[in-house]
Amino acid sequence: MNELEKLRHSAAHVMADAVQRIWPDAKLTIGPPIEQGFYYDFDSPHPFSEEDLAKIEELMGEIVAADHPFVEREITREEAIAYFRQRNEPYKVELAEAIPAGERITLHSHGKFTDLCRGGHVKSTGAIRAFKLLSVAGAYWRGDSRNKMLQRIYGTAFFDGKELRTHLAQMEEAKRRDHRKVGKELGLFTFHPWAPGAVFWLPKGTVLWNTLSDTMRRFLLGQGYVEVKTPLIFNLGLWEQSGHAAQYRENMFHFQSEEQSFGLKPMNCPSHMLLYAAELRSYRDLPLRFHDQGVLHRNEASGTLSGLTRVRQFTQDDAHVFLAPEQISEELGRLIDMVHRFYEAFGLTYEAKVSTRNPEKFIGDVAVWSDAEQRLEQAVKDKGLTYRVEPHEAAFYGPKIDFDVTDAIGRKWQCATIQLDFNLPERFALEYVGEDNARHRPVVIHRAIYGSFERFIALLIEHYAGAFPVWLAPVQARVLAVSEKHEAFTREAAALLAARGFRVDFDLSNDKLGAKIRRAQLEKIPYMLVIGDKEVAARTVAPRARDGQQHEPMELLAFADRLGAEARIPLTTS
RNA sequence: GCCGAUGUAGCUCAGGGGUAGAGCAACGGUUUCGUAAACCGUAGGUCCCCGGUUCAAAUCCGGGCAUCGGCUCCA
Repeated sequence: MNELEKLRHSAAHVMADAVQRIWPDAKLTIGPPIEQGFYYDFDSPHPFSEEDLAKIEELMGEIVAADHPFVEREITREEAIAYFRQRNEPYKVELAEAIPAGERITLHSHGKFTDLCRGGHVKSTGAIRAFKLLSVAGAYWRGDSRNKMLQRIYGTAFFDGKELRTHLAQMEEAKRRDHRKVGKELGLFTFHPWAPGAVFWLPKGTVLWNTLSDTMRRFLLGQGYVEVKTPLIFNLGLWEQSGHAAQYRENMFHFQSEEQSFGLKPMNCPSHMLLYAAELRSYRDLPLRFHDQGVLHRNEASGTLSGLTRVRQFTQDDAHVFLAPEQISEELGRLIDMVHRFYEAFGLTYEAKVSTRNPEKFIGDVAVWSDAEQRLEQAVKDKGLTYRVEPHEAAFYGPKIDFDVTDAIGRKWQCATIQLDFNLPERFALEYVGEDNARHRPVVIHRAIYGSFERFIALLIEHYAGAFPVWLAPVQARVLAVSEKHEAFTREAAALLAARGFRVDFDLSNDKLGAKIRRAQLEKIPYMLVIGDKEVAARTVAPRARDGQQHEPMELLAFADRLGAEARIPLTTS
């Protein structure tokens, strides 16, 4: 535990102390430090409300002011069990019982409060000067949904008030950029109660979607991919064959028709297996790369839906690469490069995670797995990526690399994924004819760069705070008429730019220029082109950039060139 | 799905057992205006839905749906 974690863990103890002083029948469970702060879970008949937080904070302040030292005491397991049994803390008893024999057991106290705890505290409560309680939430005991629901209180703590204020300001900034808020303000998308978890893309959001879609499509042209389209609805037999039925059935939408059971596809892979198997394949065809922007449905639990990041209907920029085992390393290198070039284009930084075999849950041959894991790790190493290995986190069918993207305010999002699959080629008995004229089994790589369009757009909205670069902006420029007199040239200018392929509109409303500027600013349109008497006379426009920068009036065509340069997709195709 | 909160005009939000409110947006008019909000007026509501209590429910109670903060899960 580092010093900050010790501070936060100590804050959790102080919070538990305060809670129990106010509600003595709140039972203690656990209270660890987390990345952004700390929490403590209680089993309490009193439901904690947001209003209670202030009360708890106040009492915490008194405990901090009293500057109680944290004191450690080592005891035996039996003593610990007896101690917490006598104090009527059943969860602590359960925790003590679970500690393996021979392991050191300690109690940590400050003032009159004592908790079973392996330690990691500051010297005394006085060190916890900068803290704040943030929210209450439900959480299952031991993180298992079959267990009792506890009440969790989240808080955060820092060594000084300045750091705390910075952190809280960052949370405010995150709220300001929230894609749900910005998406509404900018008219990008909406939802309706009659289609929970399914997005309605408004015209401006559709521009974003299509721009990303076209960008991917154009990029892949140079990368040896072919695009395919596959059905949305399949007989459930397909999912039996793919093996998804066993674990995925609950997450699928299904229905009956003429005594057959059908399901909406939750992923594209099985249909791509069918496509592969539709023809006899030669080693000369490999790697064979199918990409598919197909619509997927997953029946996610109602309580998990959230904005664009967790939906029931979404589209992946999905692809499956069929290849010979000896082609894996090279293909991995190409894929990692592709991820890098995309994320670079958006100014996103990222970190790779290599997930390896879970010995409890895998199919296939251990030697094949180990070889594949080594290739994955070698591939990220060769590309000089920062990465970490996540042991046992692989899917049952193969190891994978996931990419965590960090956005403009430091939050992490999981988007791209590259997954090896030894299972589906078996289940669909895929083959290719080798150079030796014998039949061989290909390997499959699943990969997505954006992840899903929905989630990636959410990420971009928050990353850019709605101020999209020109190439993505739903409206790239707006022509503003100073007054009614300038209507004709305003229309002409907008039409000329539109004819050159730019997304342009105009504002002829009965408002003063200042109001038009304000409106365009709030819509975060990259360029405002002002047209008044001078511009009409000289047949020029006076561009004002979104950042407030004022450019000299210029010929329309000169502006078109400028906009054209900025509108180019910042992605090197090769 | 589970715990907690929320749901009032297109949006942001006040109000609250006795005729439903504001600002912005919309619409009409006046104004013709030079870099972040001109002025006047008009219209707009199943107060999420269903049921109950009550002389009377947007308000209180129950159920449902959706959204939000989390948990579990995940692109």
